[in-house]
Amino acid sequence: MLSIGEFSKICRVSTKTLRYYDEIGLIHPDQIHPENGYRYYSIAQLKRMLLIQRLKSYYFSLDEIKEVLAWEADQAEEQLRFRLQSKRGEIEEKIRAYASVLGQMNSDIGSLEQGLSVMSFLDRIEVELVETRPQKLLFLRRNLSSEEYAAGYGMYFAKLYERIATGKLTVQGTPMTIYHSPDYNPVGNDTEFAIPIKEAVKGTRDFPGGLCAKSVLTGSYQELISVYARLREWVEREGYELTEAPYEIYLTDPFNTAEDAGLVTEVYFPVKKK
Amino acid sequence: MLSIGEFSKICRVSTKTLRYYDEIGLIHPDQIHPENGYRYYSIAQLKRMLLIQRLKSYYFSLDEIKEVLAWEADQAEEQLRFRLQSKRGEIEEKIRAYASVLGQMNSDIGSLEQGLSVMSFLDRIEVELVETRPQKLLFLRRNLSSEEYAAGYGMYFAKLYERIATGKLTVQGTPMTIYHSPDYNPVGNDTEFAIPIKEAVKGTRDFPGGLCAKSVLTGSYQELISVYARLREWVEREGYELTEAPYEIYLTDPFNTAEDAGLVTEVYFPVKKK
DNA sequence: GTTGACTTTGCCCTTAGGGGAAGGCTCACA
DNA sequence: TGTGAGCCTTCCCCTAAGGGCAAAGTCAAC
Repeated sequence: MLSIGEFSKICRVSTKTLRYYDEIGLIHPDQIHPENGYRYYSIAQLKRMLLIQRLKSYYFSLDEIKEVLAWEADQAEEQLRFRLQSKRGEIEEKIRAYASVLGQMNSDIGSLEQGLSVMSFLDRIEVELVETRPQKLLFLRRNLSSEEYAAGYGMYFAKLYERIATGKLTVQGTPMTIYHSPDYNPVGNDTEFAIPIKEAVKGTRDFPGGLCAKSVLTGSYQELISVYARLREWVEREGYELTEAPYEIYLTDPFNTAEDAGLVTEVYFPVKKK
Repeated sequence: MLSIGEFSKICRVSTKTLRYYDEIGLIHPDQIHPENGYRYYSIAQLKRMLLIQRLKSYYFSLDEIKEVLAWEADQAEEQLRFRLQSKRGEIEEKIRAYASVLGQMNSDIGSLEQGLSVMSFLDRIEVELVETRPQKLLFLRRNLSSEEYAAGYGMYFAKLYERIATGKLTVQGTPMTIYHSPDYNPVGNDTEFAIPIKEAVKGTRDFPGGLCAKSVLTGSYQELISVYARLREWVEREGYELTEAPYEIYLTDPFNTAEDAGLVTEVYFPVKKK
């Protein structure tokens, strides 16, 4: 039997960690002295501890590790393989996220090297007042959380284009997204994906034209939030108010535009004078 | 002036977050109503808030962001560029770490697919008792924390090889590392980097031979901790005790071995019968 | 018997806020 | 003039994975 200190040195973890793992039920000492409460570990527990550390190095949370250890022996291997594969996917996703951030940082560093402030693009967002025409939209309306958005975007437009293809409809514009939730809500937003078409068929609706404050964003969607902020500010300062849901029109196809820098997006705020 | 709710919707953050940022001094409302304590933000504060969010998306901590904002205007751009570059390095490092974990996970998934348990390598670590010969070592001894270790390894062996080259010394073995700290200590370990040579010159010492428990590890250093655990266990179970500092001998050069799988490392525990 | 090393529990601390309660404020509507 | 809805305030507790420290009990060696 090993005291907590001895066991901790063999495993190369702190005694604090061992006590914590005991507390949360991840690994209980083999024996606890009934009088003084001293924890004693057996050398056989080393294996479990090493597995815990390995899973931890794979970025499993202690809760997840607990689950993994709970199967133990039964159908453990198959389950563990499944979990490892799923965790591998998570890590690949994290790498993608980091890589994307790197790209944005590089772009900002490039700006700074040219003597431009990082937020200088804010001052370059221009707002103009335009009159839009009524259209017919083939649409899909869903409640989406911000995480679902990236995946949903592709999926719903794919569905719409499929419907256009099967129904032999005539496209009359680039895809757009209409944000019906009046305020941004991280839990879920009432979002409409739409494509302007010529025919009035089932699944289409009339989209009214009218006065809009409009900004054009060229480049990464990262700046979208700034564009919205700028438009809101403009609308208020110029004495207008929002009459309908704001919407975006994607002039370039984000899935066929390799460089973020090539993206062009228009943002419209339907407004009227107060 | 905007109420906290209005400002939060423009920035797309929660009011909770705005109150928290006020509390930690990241962004104070422009005005606070003296009677009811209501916070009012000006539209000019939007820019600061958007910069905060951008830096947050670059994985700056709020403390770091606070520092960045503290310069503001003065030599802000140069400093910000420096910080961005340094943060970029951190993120690249994280990506490297994730990629390395991916490699190890893939290897484990491969084991599982062949029907081997993830920890099965533990049972395959063999321990043998050997008699080693005395040697002369050219050495460098330092106190290293676990983070410094990876970098220090290359640096100190490079220094040793340089000294061998300039002194025209005769190498008589592969590099080794001797761990003088009796217990693993995350803060710092007394570590000796050494290369066996023929000549007795300044900077060398005698390294005694003797009875050792020895294991050979082929593959990633990730398993090293398990090998140490296994050796400790073996030593205790067989009735031996450690007489000197354990050491490792690197039969392959980790910097010239592309695949982790090709690494061969011997681990020695100098022992005597109790 | 003493000393130093080891162990126990308990409490507070970390990040970046989230959730909810209790109470105060304003605004639109009946 | 009352009232209910929505917004605002502060206050307190919660997160994950332990770290740091303190008071008190225990063990092993000298």
